Amino acid sequence: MGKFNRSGYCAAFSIKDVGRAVKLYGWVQKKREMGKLVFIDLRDRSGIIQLAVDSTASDNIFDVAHGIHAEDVIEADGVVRERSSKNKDIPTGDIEVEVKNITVLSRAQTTPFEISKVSGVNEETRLKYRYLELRNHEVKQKIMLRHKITSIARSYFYQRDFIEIETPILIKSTPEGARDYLVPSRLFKGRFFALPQSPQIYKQLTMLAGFDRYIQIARCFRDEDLRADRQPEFTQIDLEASFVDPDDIMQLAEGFMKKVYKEVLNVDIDIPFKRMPYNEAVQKYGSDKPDLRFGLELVNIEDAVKESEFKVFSGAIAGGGTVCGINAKRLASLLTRKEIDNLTEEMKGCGAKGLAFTKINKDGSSSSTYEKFLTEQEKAKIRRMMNAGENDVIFIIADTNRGLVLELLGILRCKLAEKFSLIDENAKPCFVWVVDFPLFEYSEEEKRYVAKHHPFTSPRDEDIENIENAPDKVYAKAYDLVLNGNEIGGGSIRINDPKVQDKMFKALGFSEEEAQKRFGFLLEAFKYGAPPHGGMAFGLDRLVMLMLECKSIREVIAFPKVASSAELMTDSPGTVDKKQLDELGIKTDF
RNA sequence: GGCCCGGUAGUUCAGUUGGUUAGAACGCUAGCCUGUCACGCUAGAGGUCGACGGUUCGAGCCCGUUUCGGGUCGCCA
Repeated sequence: MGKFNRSGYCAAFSIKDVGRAVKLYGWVQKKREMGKLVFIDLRDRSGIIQLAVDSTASDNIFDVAHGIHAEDVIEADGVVRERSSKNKDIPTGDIEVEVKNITVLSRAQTTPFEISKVSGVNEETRLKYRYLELRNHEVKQKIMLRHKITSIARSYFYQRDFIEIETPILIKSTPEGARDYLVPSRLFKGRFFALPQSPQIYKQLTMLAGFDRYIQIARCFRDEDLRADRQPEFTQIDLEASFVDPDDIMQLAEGFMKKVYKEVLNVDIDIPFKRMPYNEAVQKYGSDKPDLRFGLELVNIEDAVKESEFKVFSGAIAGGGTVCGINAKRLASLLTRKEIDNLTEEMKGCGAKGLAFTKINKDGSSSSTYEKFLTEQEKAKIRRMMNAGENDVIFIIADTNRGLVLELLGILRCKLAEKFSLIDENAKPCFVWVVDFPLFEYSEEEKRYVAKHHPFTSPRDEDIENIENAPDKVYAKAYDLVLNGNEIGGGSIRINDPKVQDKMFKALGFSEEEAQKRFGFLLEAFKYGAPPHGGMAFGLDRLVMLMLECKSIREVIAFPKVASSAELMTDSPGTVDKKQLDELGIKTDF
């Protein structure tokens, strides 16, 4: 042992240690002086232990104790003893350390906020002094639990023959998907590296290189605006394996989630997880990441209204769209007119042209924004299709944009669930695999098909022939893992046949030269013997956030960025010297 | 880039219709106190009311601009 010779962490001691001489180190959380008796709460990453300086200590020690301030770093020697009056609120509350000697190792200025009371402090101030906020026990536990999760990930996958390989941080920009962070290059003026949005291509190349199973706790970067659950710099638990099909990957992921939930939260989750085709998720829940903890399923009522005189409904269908609704069961008495008006405004804010409703009161009377325009048969058919009865409210959205109708109702059902607490707080975490994704998605903006997942995702074998002539009928060997309505991971089997990859690039509208320029090295690599392979990636930040029930992803990141993507503690990004810019051949006009 | 919300001692907040010297609690400083753990008691220090401009005899308060932070839409293969 070195000179510090610490006996252990503060919270490591208990009634079993009474009589033991100990040497402790930590920060002063609180000092309470009562004349010739001084109490000090000593804190380290494990928690708190009380030090007591009393008549058994020398005058000199009293002077030192008297001069101690909150957040000073001290060394304390003493003997563990049972407390005469115990504190049930802390784990070490039935013991204390009778101090024999005490030394201040580092003085602390008054901190900008009290470490034990960070929860009430403005986030801007906390982030500027994030290292102080992290001294708080509860704040620190989130980071320590995050470590536990990555640690379980490593041991779980290492045990299953995955090996950790670091892939480059400075890579080639592939302008597909999110905006890249660019890094100028001193030796190649006018050329740029990009930071990876994910290690996708490299991890596939580890499979071509024959490593068979790869894992990386990988940092990824996307230069897009932040959200409460999204940072521009984030971490994935990134996996890839050879000679696997989707079932193999899903089973591995299920085993991992089961182990993490057991070891971190002591929650037993049931595996295998439910699987739901993408089309079912979108049609029933209006989302490709459905929250299945509550009902409020979407109902297609085209049959009831397609012939209707009411053009808002029939016109939407004639225009290529749809009419769907959801039944807010037994919520009529809670859904006041004002509440419904608010919801209507919120839905309009999301892009809805309107929100039609029928409110059926407990006495059977009803009010409606649309029934007066319909025939008796149409009204009755809608009510029957929606299984609507007393105390129910039917919400209907119609639009010539079919996808928009489903998406809006998906948002509405989540809003209703939240507003009226339809989710059982004690329910087990609800996992679902969303499978059979379409391989392509039509981009109105670019007037072409784009890859829904990424351009290396394998189509289902039976769909390969449709890639060129009917891209909208091609489904992918892709799977997303959804937890309580949040996407926490996703992956796919990759294309390992260069001919299929060629077709894919053609369908995406890449010319031969373009494909060569962007991915030539990969296409060539596939020509030298490519094993069938696939994998997935978990969003670590979001997983930790959901497991710890945090409101913001910032809570589970040690040094997070704020909404402007700045970092308040170091005040980055910062300016640089003209000399640095000159070396990079960069001219600026700001 | 759009929309919504916020900024008053170190911290969390109050501040009436625009009107005297901008208050409270916690923290901080000094002193007293042998069983505290939200210790208690006494005294004290501490403010560019985010910034700039305007209206007014007079602005923390009204108006405009701006900045910083939060949420959200766009964006996020």
